[in-house]
Amino acid sequence: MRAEQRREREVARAREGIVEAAMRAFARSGLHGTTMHDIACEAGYTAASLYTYFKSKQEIVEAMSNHLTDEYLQVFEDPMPSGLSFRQRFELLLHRHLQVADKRRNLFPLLSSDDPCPRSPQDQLFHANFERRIAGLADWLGRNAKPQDLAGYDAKIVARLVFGMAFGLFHQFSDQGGDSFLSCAPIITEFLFHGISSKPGARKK
Amino acid sequence: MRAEQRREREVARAREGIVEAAMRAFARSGLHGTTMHDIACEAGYTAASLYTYFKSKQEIVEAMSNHLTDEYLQVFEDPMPSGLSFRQRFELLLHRHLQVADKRRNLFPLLSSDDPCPRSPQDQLFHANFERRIAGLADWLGRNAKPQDLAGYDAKIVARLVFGMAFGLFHQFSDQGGDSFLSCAPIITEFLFHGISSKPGARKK
Amino acid sequence: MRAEQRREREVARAREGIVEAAMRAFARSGLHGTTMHDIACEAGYTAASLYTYFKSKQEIVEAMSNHLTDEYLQVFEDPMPSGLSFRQRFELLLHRHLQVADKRRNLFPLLSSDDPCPRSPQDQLFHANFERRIAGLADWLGRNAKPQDLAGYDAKIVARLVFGMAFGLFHQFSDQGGDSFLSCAPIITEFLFHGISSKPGARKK
Amino acid sequence: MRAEQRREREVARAREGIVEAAMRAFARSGLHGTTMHDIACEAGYTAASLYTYFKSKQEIVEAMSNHLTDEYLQVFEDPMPSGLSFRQRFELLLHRHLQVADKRRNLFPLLSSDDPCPRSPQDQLFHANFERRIAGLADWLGRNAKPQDLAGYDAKIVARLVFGMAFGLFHQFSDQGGDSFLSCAPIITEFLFHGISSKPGARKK
DNA sequence: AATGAATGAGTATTCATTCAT
DNA sequence: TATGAATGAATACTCATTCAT
Repeated sequence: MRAEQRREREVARAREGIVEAAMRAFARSGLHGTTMHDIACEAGYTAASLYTYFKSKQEIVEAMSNHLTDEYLQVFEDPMPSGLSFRQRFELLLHRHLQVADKRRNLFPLLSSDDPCPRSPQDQLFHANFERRIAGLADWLGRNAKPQDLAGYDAKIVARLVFGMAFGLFHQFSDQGGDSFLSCAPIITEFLFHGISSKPGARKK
Repeated sequence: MRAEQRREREVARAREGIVEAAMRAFARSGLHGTTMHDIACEAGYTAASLYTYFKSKQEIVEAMSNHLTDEYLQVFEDPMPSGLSFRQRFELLLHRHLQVADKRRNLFPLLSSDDPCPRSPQDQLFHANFERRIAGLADWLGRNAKPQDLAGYDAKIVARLVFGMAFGLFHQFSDQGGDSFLSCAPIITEFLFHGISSKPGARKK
Repeated sequence: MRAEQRREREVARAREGIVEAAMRAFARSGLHGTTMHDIACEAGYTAASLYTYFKSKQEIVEAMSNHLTDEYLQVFEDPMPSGLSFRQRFELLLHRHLQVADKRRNLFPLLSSDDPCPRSPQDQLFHANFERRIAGLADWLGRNAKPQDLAGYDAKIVARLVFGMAFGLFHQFSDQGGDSFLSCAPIITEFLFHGISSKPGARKK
Repeated sequence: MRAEQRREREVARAREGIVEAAMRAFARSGLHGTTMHDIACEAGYTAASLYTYFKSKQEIVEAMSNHLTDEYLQVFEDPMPSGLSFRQRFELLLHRHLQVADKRRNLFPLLSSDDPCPRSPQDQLFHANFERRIAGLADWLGRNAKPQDLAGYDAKIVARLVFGMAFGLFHQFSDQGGDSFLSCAPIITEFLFHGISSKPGARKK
């Protein structure tokens, strides 16, 4: 019984290790360019051993994709200081999200959707996870913004716009090294609240 | 010489036909899921014949990617009625861009980058074309907006934000049929100008 | 000593159970189509455990093959009523053999030789067991038939012919359900004694 | 048009060559033991090239199986001298069949059914071809034997018995070299007509 | 004795690309 | 120019077997 629990823990740990290794490998060579052998090497197994923990390569990809989304959604659970204005809360949330994105920045290209073959299970998976994020953010907005804060916009629309703005800005960072995504937070925040009608003094770079 | 010119025309026509066929095939099965044989069938050739016009599959992808960007950039050349305000000009431009995007909507998933293997020529190509679009839009903004119109924002930043917002909204449309992208134009425009601080009456759905 | 004997009994029992399970699995999926895992599941063990009782998959196949032949040979030991004619004794023997075959009819396809790779140990094993049966039957004929009963035929030849006739007839039964092999007994017997020269009245279906 | 016909001829020739090569390889290592690479080597191609002519390994096996049965059935079409008795005609037919079998004797183990996994397409194929042979022989018997010749036996039953007897006798020949199958013809013939009731003088070894 | 985990060796099949015709 | 044929290289997945616990 204890043994069984320990076993389960170890299996979970192994799966996690493999997913982490897979993320490193995928970041290096893309989804297609990474073979089971590559993942196995990175994780310290042989290719055959991976099949002890995952039924297929596709299942590893799914685990990774879901894991990343879970990481993103987790941020909504993290407590925030009280007494903050909506704008302050939003900027803090965004900051935290960008930190998470920063940690996984090598995977950024994959996020948008890798080898999107419309209607393929792969593509549906990525799309579904994208939507989970949108829904998560829209939810948060619904809980944190007073109706007038969103000027009557549908929270989902706002979520898509925020998500898109981040996506647009990310592209400016070369995939390797360089500045952190964190610098995007104030820009997006300011833009979200005022667009290009911000008053002088709130100017960005 | 005449013969040579005719030859060139024919070659160009054949290349174009192949690229169009490739786009249909890619939209159906993704970049990896589409074989040279698939493209050839769609184009009315045999796989071997494609090599008369393109050195490799990669070259077809490149031609497609550049073609799509050229289509996008062409919009900046189209004349606009005179006497329009900046906002009106922007909305018209956006509308035209969304029309182009609509025509290629099946390829939308590919645009963001298909099987992005960082540092692969493939990925660099897509990134480069993304940046060409950003540069094109930033340029247009520089030429059409008075400095105070952008509230001091760098035109490139604004371009990225606009591009990103469109990307964020596109995801809401299922890949198949459904609403046109055109409905995004007023939302993005209003948001660009005022963010969520739009005055009542300018409310969106 | 008692403990040792008990151990031996248990081991023998386990081996037998595994072989029986293997026969069920083999009948379902063929020799190659059945994995050690399949056998283990059927027997209530894990694959690794089978190696406690058998050195290899091949050894299980051998045990099965020998077991089936032993079953066949055992029939020769079963007592027969006295006072029977040679023909009567033969038909009774055949009947009993067909009963055994009936019990294992699902394995019939395997008997002829599964995946016969000439010179492979596998094939040699099946060939050897086939010959053991032939020898057993020839032996019996030698002991039960007066020389003139076989019209001068070599008992081994007759054994092969009888065995072959049964094989030829078995094929008519679909592997699943259906008639029993027992109906073959009179046909083979009559044919053995008279070929197609049987006198009217001894006609078969 | 001519070119197309020539092409077809060449394709047919290539397919035939591959099937012949496959038969040699299968005879050597069995169906499972033979890889596409083995067949390709034997046929003078690379493994990938085989897929120009056959969709899969299974298709090669099918082509082989059908080819062998066709060879067998062809014998029924070969003309026979006139004026022969039924028995003489039968023995001649049998002799010819054994000649064919002799040519393919290395494949004999495969004929009975290789890796018979009940209900697998493979097994169904072999079973179907077995039945095609039975039907062919039964047909011939129906056309060549007067009703009383078969003593009222169903021609199909007789066909199965004859087929089986041959099968039983074949086993006595070691797979390699040695005596020809032809020596079986008189034994089977005599046995078919009289069983073990043949009169002295017609004795076989 | 029983097993979960690990693995080496093995294999059919795919596909972009080349080349003789 | 167009293509049928040929191929090298690549890859996910399977399975019998071993071994530490």
